[in-house]
Amino acid sequence: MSAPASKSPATLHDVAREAGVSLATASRSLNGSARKVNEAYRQRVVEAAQRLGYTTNLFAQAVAKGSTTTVALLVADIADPYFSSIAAGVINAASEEGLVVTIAVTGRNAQRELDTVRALRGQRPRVMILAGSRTTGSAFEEQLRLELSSFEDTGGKVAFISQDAAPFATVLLDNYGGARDLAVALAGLGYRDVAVIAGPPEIRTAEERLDGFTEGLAEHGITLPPERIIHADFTRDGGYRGTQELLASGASVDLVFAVNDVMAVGVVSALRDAGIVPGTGIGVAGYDDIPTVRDITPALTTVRIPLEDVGRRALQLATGTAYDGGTAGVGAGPEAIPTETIIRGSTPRR
Amino acid sequence: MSAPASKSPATLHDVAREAGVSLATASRSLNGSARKVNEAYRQRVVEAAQRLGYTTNLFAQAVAKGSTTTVALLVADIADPYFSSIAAGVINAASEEGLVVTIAVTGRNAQRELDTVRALRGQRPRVMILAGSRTTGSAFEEQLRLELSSFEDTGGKVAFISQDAAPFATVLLDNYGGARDLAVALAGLGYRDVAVIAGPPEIRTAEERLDGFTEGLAEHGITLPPERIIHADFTRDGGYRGTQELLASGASVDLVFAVNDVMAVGVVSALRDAGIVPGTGIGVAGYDDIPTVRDITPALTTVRIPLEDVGRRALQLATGTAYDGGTAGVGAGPEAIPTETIIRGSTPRR
DNA sequence: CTGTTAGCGCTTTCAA
DNA sequence: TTGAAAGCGCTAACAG
Repeated sequence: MSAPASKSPATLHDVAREAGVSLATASRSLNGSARKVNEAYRQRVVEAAQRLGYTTNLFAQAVAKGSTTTVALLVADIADPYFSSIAAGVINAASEEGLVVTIAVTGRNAQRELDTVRALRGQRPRVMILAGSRTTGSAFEEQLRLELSSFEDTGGKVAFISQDAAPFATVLLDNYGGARDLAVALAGLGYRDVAVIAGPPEIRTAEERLDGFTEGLAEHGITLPPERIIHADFTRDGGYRGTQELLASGASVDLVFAVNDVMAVGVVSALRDAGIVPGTGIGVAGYDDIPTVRDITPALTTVRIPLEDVGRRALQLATGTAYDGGTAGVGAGPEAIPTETIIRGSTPRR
Repeated sequence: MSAPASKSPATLHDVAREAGVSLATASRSLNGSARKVNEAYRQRVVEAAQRLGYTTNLFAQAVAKGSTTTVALLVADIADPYFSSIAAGVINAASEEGLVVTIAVTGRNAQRELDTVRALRGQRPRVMILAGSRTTGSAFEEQLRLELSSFEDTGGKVAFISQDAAPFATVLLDNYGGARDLAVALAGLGYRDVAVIAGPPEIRTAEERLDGFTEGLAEHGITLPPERIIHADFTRDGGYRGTQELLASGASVDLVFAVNDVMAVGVVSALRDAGIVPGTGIGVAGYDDIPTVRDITPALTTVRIPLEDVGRRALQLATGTAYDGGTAGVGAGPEAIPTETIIRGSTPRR
C-alpha cells in the first residue's frame, strides 16, 4: 500500500492539497507566527504533513522571509580542544534557539579566514562568530574588517571571541589579566627563573598573555630576559619543539609558562622525554584549562576560561539573548569573562 | 562618497543592472556551469559584482536548483576528541568540494538523535553523516531507519561511521577485530588478570570492542569473569568511576582495558588518585588513539583509528568522491578501515 | 551567445 | 479567518 519511493520531498503544496486547504492556510498552520487559523483546519494540515512526511524547506523559507536560521562559526582548528569546547557552547546555545550552526576552519591563516568569511556570506547567516587568534599587522586584517562591516550593514551580526575587535561585539577574554594573575601566583610560590614558550608573535592572544605574564613577574621584581622567550607554533608540537630549543640553549630555569594548554602539554612531554620530571625542579604552567590538563601528570597549573560558556555567550551576544547568567548584577556589555588561576601539581611550592 | 549602509545585500538583479546586462547573463557569468558568455560581458558583470560586494545567495540558488551544498554531521559530543577529529576530516573534505557542513550534537540520546535528523532534513542537505554510537534495541532505531530511508528516497545520501548500518553507506570500523588484536598483543606481553571498563551495554561500539577483546583473550586461554566487566559511561568520568568501582571490589588485576581512550584516561587518573602508578603493577589500554593519549603518563597503549581519515572517507563515500587513497588495490566498498595496535608505556612487558 | 519568462518552495499582503 | 496572487533571489528552458 505504501507509495513507491517518490523522487523529491513533499512540498507545502502537497500538504495543502492533501488537507484540502489553501497554500496560505497550510503555511500558517505549520509555521506562521500569529496564530489565526481555525483549529479544525490546523489539525488537518498537521496530519496531512505528518502523513506525507513533510518538513519545511528551510532554504525556501529563508528566501521567502529574507532571513535565515543559520549561525556560522569560524575556528582555527576544530580538533583543538579549545575550539571544540567553544563550539560545543555555541551549538548548544544555538539549538536552544532553533538555530543551526555551520562550522568552517581557517587554520590560523588570515587569507583563508578572509576567503571563508566571504564564502560564508553566501549563506546569509544571521550571525557570524569568529573564535580565536586574531592576527595583527596582516594586510588582510583591514579587508576582514571591511567584509564584516559590510556583512553587518546588510543585516548580519558578528561576534568575536578574544580581544576587543573594534566595532564588533566581543566576548572579551582577559588574556592580559589572567596571565598577570598567574604570574603573581607563581612568583608567590617561589619561582624565579622563568622561561616562556610563546606563540607566533602575530597572534594577538599569545602576545597578550606574554605581556600580562611579564607584567605579573615584574610586580615581583622578576625580569624575563628576551632569550628566555621562545616563539613557537600555537600547537602541542610547537610547545614540544620550543622546549627542546629551550633545553638546548642550556638556560637554567625553574618554570616554563606556555601561553596555552595544548602547548603546555607539549612542554610536559618534551621535558619528560628529556629525562626531566615536570613539577620537580621545573614547574610548568599553561593557559585555558582544557579538559585534558587534569589528566596529564603532573596535573597542569593553568588559567581557567569557561570555554563552553564563552561559546554560548558569543551566540547570545550576537542574537541579543544575552541574559545575565546569574553572574550578579552589572549589565552584560563587553565585560571580560572572569578568569581564574588554577594551581595544580605541575607547580609545587619551591 | 560611499553609499550609506544599505539594509540588504546586493542581489543578482542589482548586479545585472549595474553591469547593463540581463539577469540571465549575470547569472551565467557568475555561477553558470557551461561557460557560454562573451568575455567582455563576463568581465563587466564580475566587476559590477565586485563593486557591489555581491555574493551569491546560496539559499536562493539552492531553491532554484533544487539541490543544496550542505552536509549535515551528527555527533554525540563535539568536545570529545574522537568526534572533533572526525569532524575535522569531514570539514576539510567538504570544503575541498565546496560544501558547507553543519554540525548538530545528539548527546548519545536516541530520541534527540531522531529529532535532530528530522530537523536537519529541513536543510535538505546533500549528505547526512551520522558518527558514532549506534545504540541497539531502542524503539527509536527503527524510526531512525525509516526517517533516513525516506531522506534517501527524496534524493539525500546518508553515511554512517561505525558498524554496518544495514541499507546505508558505512565507514566500517572494525571494533571487534581491533580489540581482538589488542587482546592478543597484551596477552603476548604476559597480562593475565584482566578487567574491562566497558561502556553502556546499549552502545554497540562498546559491546563490539568488549566482545573482540574477550575473544582475543580466549585465544590465549584467558577468561574474563563477568564481575571483571564493569559498565560505565562512555566518558572520561565514566572511566574514572568505573575504576573506583573496580578497586573497591578488591579484585586483583594486572590489566585494565577501557573500551575507548577518553575512558582510559579516566582510568589512569583514578588509579593514580588511588595511589597506584599505572604501568607498574597494573597496565592500562584504551581504544581510538586520540591525540592526548601520547601525552599522559605513561603514554597509553591503544588501537589506532585514523580518525580524520574516517571523517573524510565518510564524506567521500556519500558524495561518491571515494577515490582510493593510495591504499593498495581492492575497491573501496564497505572494506573496514584498517586498525593498528599501538603498544606504549602503559603496558610494559610483564 | 543573450534576453525573456517561467518556475523553485515558501511567505505575506490584500481582498473576499 | 481564509484564499488568490504577488513576490523572495536565483536558475533554466526557450526563443531570438
